[in-house]
Amino acid sequence: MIDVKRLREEPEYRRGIERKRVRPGLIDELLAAEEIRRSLLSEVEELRAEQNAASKEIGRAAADERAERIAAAAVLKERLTTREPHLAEAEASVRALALQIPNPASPEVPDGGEDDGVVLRTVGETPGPPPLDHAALGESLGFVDSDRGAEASGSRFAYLMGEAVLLELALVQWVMSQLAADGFTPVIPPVLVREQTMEEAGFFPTDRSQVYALPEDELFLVGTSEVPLSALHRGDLFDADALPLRYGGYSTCFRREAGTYGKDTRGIFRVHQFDKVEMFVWAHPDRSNEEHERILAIEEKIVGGLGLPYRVVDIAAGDLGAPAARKFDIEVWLPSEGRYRELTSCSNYLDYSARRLGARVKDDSGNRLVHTLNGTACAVGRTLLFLFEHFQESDGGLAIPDVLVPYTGFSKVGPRS
RNA sequence: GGAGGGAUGACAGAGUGGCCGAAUGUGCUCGCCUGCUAAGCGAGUAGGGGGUUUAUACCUCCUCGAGGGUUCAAAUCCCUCUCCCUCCGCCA
Repeated sequence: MIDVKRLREEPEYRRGIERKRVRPGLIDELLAAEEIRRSLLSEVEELRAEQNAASKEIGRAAADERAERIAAAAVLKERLTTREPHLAEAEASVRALALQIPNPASPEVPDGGEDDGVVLRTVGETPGPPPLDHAALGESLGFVDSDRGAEASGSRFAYLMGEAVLLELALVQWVMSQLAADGFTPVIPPVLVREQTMEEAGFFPTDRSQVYALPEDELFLVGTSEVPLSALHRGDLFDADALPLRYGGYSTCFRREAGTYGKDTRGIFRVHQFDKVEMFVWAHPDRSNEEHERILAIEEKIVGGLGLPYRVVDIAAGDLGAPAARKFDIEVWLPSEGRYRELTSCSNYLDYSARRLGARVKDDSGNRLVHTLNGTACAVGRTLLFLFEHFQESDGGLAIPDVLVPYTGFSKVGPRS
């Protein structure tokens, strides 16, 4: 949630919101509602102060004066009761409007939308298309069975099988051990969460349609371990020297992918269920930019360490999504399509998410909200698919990246005879 | 799933309708004292919103797990929910 006070006072803050292409007028509606709220607030507070004072008198009054004083206080109470609902209504409308407003884009973020991201750097050679695309290779080596997946569960579900499973586990282990070495605490979080957790993580109400629900138990399947990781410190007040706190969450992720019919239907590029290692950092508000750079560097180290050619994109304001103030994507070259496709991304949410979570840090000049950041360490299924194309051999087999061999125990999967 | 007990400030822990935003202890901050340290002595120390103010500061409201209710007045009484503990049942 945004900071309504800063919106009122800082033109720069407002400009950051406008750059995200919010409906014109929405900001003014919020500001108008906030004015109403504040005037009702001071009115109600004045009435309450009078009534509180009258009440306190009763406690001190002599027995024979009480009846009279109670009657007088009751009149004040009555007056207060008629005004309070108006305030409650005003507060609800401020909140409803505020929830629709995205986190302002940071000043450094490029203007524009989906196609206006700025490529910061490009690393590695981009090969031409391989004999088999990722889906065909996955099928030929017996790694992926989408047909049976569809029978069991519907479209966009697949069985991952054979050495691909060992490769997945190797990837997870390699990535996790790197994160642990970089000061991240490994976590396997719950993947079913309550509605409140979804709200506080910022996914409800905006992304509700993307989330699987279990109405019987009032639980929801997470689309990323970011959700349960954010709940790990809800309401906490940190000592300044306790930060940053870094977590590496490994979990299965579930996404309905509503509105993507016909998009990326080959193989396991876009599926309803996949595993992911996610970084989540609670940072001191003065040092979140450093953490963001650090997370990006780790992502590059992982993608680069696997030997995949990639580029880093500084995402434009209109394409940031509601909670991010700044976001970098790492896009990896997909040879069969002859273009870069998103593999990982990392965002700085600043205090946007922390405000709803109530996560703060002690500070001499009043406690401040912490900053939260997150980034993909490894989207496992999608990473496999890039490996299927880049490490495909001329005989139809698959080589294993050197860094993973210690974990798989084999360096190549031969073609099926 | 059934029965009972509990949730209070950074932490521990008192508090069963009014002078309680809350005793006391620990911790922390400042000062005194003391070769240093420790101990001792004194003072201070919850969070959030709104307002006045250049600022220091002041005024006010809300918050004792969460949300509702009773009352002139609620940490305290009532209802719902969440979590924790004990016992019983069931179970990988």
